Amino acid sequence: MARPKNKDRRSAIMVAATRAIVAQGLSAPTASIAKEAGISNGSLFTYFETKAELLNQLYFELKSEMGTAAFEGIAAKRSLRSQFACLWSNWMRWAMAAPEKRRAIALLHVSDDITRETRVALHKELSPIAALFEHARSKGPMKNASSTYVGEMVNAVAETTMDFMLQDPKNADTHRQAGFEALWRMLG
Amino acid sequence: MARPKNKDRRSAIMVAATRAIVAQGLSAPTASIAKEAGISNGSLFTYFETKAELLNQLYFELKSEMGTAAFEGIAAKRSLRSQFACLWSNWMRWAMAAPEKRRAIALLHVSDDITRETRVALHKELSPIAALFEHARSKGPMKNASSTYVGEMVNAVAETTMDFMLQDPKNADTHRQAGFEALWRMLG
Amino acid sequence: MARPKNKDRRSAIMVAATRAIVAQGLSAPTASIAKEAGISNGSLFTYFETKAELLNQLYFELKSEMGTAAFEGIAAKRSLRSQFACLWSNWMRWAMAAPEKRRAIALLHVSDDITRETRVALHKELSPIAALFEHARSKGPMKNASSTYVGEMVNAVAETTMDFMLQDPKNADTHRQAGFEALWRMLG
Amino acid sequence: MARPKNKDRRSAIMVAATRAIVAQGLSAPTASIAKEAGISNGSLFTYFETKAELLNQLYFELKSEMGTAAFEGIAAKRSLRSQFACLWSNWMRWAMAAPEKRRAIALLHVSDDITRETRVALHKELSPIAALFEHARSKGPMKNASSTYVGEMVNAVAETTMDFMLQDPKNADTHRQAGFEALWRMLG
DNA sequence: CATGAATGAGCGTTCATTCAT
DNA sequence: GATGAATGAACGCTCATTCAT
Repeated sequence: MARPKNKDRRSAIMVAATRAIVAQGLSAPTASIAKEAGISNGSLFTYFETKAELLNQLYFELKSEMGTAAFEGIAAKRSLRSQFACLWSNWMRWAMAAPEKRRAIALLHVSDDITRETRVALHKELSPIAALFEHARSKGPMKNASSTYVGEMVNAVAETTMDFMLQDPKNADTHRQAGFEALWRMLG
Repeated sequence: MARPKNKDRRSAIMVAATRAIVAQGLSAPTASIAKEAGISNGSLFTYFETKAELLNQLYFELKSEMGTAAFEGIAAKRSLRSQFACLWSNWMRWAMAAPEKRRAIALLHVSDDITRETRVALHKELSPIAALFEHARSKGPMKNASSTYVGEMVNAVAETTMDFMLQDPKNADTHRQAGFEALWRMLG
Repeated sequence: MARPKNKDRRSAIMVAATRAIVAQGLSAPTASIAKEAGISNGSLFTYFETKAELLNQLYFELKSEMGTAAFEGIAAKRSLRSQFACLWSNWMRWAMAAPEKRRAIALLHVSDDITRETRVALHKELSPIAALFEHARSKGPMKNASSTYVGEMVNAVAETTMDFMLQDPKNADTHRQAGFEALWRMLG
Repeated sequence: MARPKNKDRRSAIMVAATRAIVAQGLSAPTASIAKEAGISNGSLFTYFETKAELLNQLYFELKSEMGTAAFEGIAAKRSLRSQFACLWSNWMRWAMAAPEKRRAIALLHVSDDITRETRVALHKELSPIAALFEHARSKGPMKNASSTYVGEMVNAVAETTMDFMLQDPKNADTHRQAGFEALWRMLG
């Protein structure tokens, strides 16, 4: 029923999984995740039926969190550009503040274990952001492109920018701005 | 030298590995790669010392091939824009013609088994393309960004476009053009 | 602690390993040891991290046991000769009673997997016996030889004697006595 | 028919096997022996049908050689003691001069691959030495022991002494003499 | 519900031996 | 005969998952 008794323990597993995946890759053993979470290996399976289930839920939560963080305060902005600027700034700030989560998302993104259902559910969850992209698209030079294409394009530019900010934190600001300007030029 | 190490067999392994990785992920067993290649499991190791070695060589070859294909005929073009247009068109054509290779590259790109050496060697191998990006960067609005950042940005846009072209082949042309225009706006 | 690591099971593995090694040599597969012990192949590794670890612990335990058995009741003896006679008699009795253990010790003795640490630890464990040899040495014609040399000499004579007793049990007594007399002449 | 065309090559394999076994243990791969011998891995099997066959022949040759070396010049000696002294001195000299062969013999001695046939054949080959032991036995305190027992006892004492001489070459002479005296006391 | 030992399929790799050249 | 690539059984070990306590 996916309704575990102990919420803290569940989220301890999530945190542990993030750390373990970043440190050891997606093949991090469940036993090592459990150890990191301070529980026994068997207990992990009372919270998540399978490892794949854990990965899917982790991906969903991390990406939702990232989306929520990115969307903060957008509503108050007037112009599309300032909305995007706000989104971009939130997004990059989150990535810099939570580099492990960011890296885990990147790894999970390409995992075979992440189901189509999870991806679809995430899409729904992040629809306010998609709506923003959609708005931009419909008014700009990409008006004939599909909306998910625009979304993935924004995402790709963002991911690339994050990687560079994290790799080279001294010039993080430069990268952030360059990324935003590039994106804006692209969208139009 | 009786029964010399067979170039066909080596490349049969490469093809088989590509197929197996696309079908089963990076964790595709070496035995399954061997079977797909029509050789015994042990034979694989006369061609590649370890699985990691195979993956590295495969990544190098696939990406080199992609780069070479993309670069075809660029030299004849005059303007920067027509060089990029040519590159883009070659690149997308290759991706559509070899979707498995394309997918394998994407998977290998994030593998822990791919060493820094391989990535560096590839960078060298693909330096003509990097030079093209560098040229574009230095003349446009991204002149203050790092050259690898521009390169990764181009790559990200290309990857995203390929994914959409492959997912939705009917509108492949639309996506290709939209991608190119977006890229060109970005670079500028 | 549910289902605590089971001492019986551990010793079942030891017994099984002894049997398997005697039957198949040191290259006896861990799977075959596990089967003999009535557990699954994977379970073996909850008791011993590696096969080498198992072999080391087995060697240590078998040889300690042999030493303890050999040393039994020595303290009560007065003369050096009667101490040696007691040691010898215990030793040979143990070998006849546990021929598999004896054979396993002989095989393990020459294994590359047995570490220096194990050999040193055994030396410590068996130091009372070494002290006895040392005592004999210092008073006899071998007073100028090294103490470990004398120890190994005694060991060699004992091993040889055991082999003959086991090969030819009918004349075991004759061999035992001949061995002791030979040893005593040697030590002097 | 065990009559290989090329005697040099055969003995090159023997030498290589000795070296490889000393360096890597009895599990030294046949490929590594072949490489050491400067031939291809497949060629090894035109000289020896199986690895076990190679090991048996190697054991036979090494031990025969050792025996022959040890027996040199014995006939000229009069007294039993001087015969033994000569044997001992030859034996130890050979061991010091050919420590690898010595070590290989020790390893092969305990190998499961060495057949009873080989051991019997060696016994025959070394019968002159056995006769010497037999002579000593029949006149001394071990007159009631079996003749092979005496032989093995001598062997054990010799092996132990060699090990110490090789381990501690500075005191090799001391060990050699101590060993001989101990042996002589034992025999008689 | 927590624990951690038990399970056993599965993996990458090795290596004695065979065989095409 | 020599070569070295090909073979495939075998091995030690891992790990997601189960289950007795």
